[in-house]
Amino acid sequence: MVPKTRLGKRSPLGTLVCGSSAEGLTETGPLGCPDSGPHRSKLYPGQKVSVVHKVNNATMLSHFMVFYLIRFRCMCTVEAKNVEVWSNSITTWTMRNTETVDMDEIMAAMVLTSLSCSPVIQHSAPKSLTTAYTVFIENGGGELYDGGYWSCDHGNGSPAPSPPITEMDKSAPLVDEGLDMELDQMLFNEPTPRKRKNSVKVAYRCLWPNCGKILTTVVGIKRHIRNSHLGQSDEHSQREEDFYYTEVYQDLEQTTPSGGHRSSCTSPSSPSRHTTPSPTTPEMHQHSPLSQSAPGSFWQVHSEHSYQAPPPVQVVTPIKPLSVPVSCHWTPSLTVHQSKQGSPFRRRSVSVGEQWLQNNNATFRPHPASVSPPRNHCTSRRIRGEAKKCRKVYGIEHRDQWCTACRWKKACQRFLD
DNA sequence: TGTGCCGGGCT
DNA sequence: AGCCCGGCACA
Repeated sequence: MVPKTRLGKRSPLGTLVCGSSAEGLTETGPLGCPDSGPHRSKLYPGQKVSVVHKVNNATMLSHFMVFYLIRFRCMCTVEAKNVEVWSNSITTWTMRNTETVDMDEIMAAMVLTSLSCSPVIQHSAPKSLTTAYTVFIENGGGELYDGGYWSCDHGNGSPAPSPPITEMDKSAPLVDEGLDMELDQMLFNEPTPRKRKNSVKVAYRCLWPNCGKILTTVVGIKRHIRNSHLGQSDEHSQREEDFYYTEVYQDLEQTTPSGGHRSSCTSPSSPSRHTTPSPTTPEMHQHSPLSQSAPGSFWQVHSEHSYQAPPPVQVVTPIKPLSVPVSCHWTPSLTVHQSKQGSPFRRRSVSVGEQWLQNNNATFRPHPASVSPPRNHCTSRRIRGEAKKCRKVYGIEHRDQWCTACRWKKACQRFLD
């Protein structure tokens, strides 16, 4: 099933700067001014937020904006009220929702911001292009907050230099707490600058479910996506292909398989949202967190093909959304799985623990068919463990989130004792 | 009594 | 093989 919402695959890296003013047109440097901290406000539901974007590709922006707004489930009505061309290369978008301002929207704006740092955008943009996004937070009084300004500078054609994360963390409390974590994940898990010179071969992998086609050119992969998956209809926007492929880098020195296997970590909606910055893994060098959330890249390892035999660890591409902290802690706690009956975004995905389980199953867990599990007494039932099983964890009403074994009334494979 | 899961039946 | 469920054992 193709999720109705496609997750962006681009790098959610944003650079926090300040210095914008109400007019929102002041160009600022990427590193921000000293008073950026104090001005970073806490966002409250109900606040109005405007996003001003300066880039020379309005189409792309609108696309991303809409996409991300959808992605983050902005339930409110959002409309681009203002599109103005200020100069030969500056387009200003002002997005302002009409009613309920959701934190998600702000988040969307921030992610949108991060997109400006996307390598692809960089590729497609002139090197001289300067891109900046401004998030204005409108206070109750209607005044525009002149702080909280995220921008990226493409002037040098390299990924925007972000201020040290630690610095940002120290500077001031970032928005909402929950949002904070998400932002940390989305915005700051950006891998270190990619290694893509000489020793790195770049290719483009189609993220369409069950496709995975890899082509060596952007044009090629886009053509493939459009022809093979999207079709020619106008139903899909011009740049929709962007969301269906990701770059893969093959280190010619180490020759790692593209779309590399990602270790037993993370699911898009894993609840184990440890704020601990995830270590930079080789895979992360290859895929930005957002790219991990592309269509075919749900960290949806179908662990339940067989309720006993561990399935092949099939990780299409690294991801969730909303990117998820790469945490390898096995926490048999309730995973906020995205269930089908929930919002369209909710999908059943494999929890961290489950993946851990799978991996471990693959390595040292004896197959029931070949090696009988140790039993205290022959032919007796297995001793009931203390661990909560799916039934208890998810409840009967969420039976669809149970592991297959539990659903079949077999020994739980997700929460082993 | 609720839960875990074996054993077996059905498709 | 996948799926479902009766029914037993256990906490």
